[in-house]
Amino acid sequence: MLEKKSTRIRKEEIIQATLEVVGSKGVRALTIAAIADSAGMSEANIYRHFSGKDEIYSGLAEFIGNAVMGKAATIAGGSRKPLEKLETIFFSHVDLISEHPGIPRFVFSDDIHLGHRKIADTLALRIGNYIETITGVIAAGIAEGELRPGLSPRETALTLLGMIQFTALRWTLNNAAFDLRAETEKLWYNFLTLAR
Amino acid sequence: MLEKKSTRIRKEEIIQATLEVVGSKGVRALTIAAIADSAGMSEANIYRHFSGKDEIYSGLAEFIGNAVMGKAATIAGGSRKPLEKLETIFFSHVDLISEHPGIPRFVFSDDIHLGHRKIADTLALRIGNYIETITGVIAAGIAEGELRPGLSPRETALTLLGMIQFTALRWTLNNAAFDLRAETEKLWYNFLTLAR
DNA sequence: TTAGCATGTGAATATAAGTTCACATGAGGT
DNA sequence: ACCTCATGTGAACTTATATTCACATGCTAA
Repeated sequence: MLEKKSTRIRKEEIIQATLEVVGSKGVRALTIAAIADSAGMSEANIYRHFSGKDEIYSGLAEFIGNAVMGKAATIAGGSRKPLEKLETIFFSHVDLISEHPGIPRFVFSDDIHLGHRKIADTLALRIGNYIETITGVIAAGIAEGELRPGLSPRETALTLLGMIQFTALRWTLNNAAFDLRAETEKLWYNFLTLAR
Repeated sequence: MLEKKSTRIRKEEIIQATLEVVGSKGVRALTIAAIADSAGMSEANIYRHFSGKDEIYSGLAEFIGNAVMGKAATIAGGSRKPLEKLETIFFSHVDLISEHPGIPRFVFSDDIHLGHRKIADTLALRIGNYIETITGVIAAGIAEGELRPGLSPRETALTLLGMIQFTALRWTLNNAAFDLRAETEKLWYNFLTLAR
């Protein structure tokens, strides 16, 4: 039998296992059996620590919210110049989803959007904060003359995030056949041409 | 009993019903029962016209490919100025997914990407052509001086599509709480500020 | 007209997935 | 040492879903 550990530990393990399953097999394949397999424990033990699938989803949503927002807020609050902050946030985001492909897949899964509204609302709130954070950095960049005047900070933030998001989607659609990092770097440099 | 119609007609009806189900309930809820219900026929009759779910998916992928590419190719082949073409393609795309939210949801579903590779490959090819078409229009725009020199046509095309895609995703995530058309218009005007 | 065949359907079947249950095990407090 | 309770698990249960089947129906061509 598996070594015994506290619920606190097991919950973290299960959330991580869930993220791994989404990353490798997608939300559709996110079954209790798959999670249990990835976490190396029995299905019944999952239920010892979570009341059901919904609670696991909530836990994952919270984890993702913290992971995405935590980093961005720290960078935005730093003392570097806006454009430098923007670049750091951009590539942090790319690296995060490159390391955890399950993150965008979960956040933008229509199963979540249409089948778990409460969780979707939680995520929408976090994404909204994230967009605002980036919007603030861009506004500062415009104010300091690093980005061209006349730009709409919010729309420019959405454009940047769309670049990442769309590339991640194409990456999965194309069966990971191109280099995610290289592709986003090209987009970033083109963005610099566009925005300053 | 339902009025009898030829397989050719029924196939179209079933594909349309499938697209409606994806649009209203997502890929996760795309069951034979849901399709049959939406098409107003029995489940067994679905199997009279399609060998199974995979064949329905293939049919939908083909329909989507034609819908998206057909329009864009026509516009790109026209005689207007590049920037005008670009704007028309952009808003045609927005209108298309606004009218058929199932299109992006199906194309970017990880169930398709990870569970139906053959269909994903078909879609990837179409999307690739679509990107190339837009890239060509942007390149022409640069050559004719409507868009600023130094822009990378391909990356700019990806940026534009990312704007639409990301907005569509946020739209679903936010439970359709904002106006898709208005939001994309703001993005388009900001793009004009960025790109010329 | 009518035989044949394409089309339509309720019911049955098989499999998968979420959840519960009865029982096992062992770490930590007394 | 041992009692208790949190933790762990195989098996059973329930529901959902894809698919098949036996049978019904009515268009169409000769």
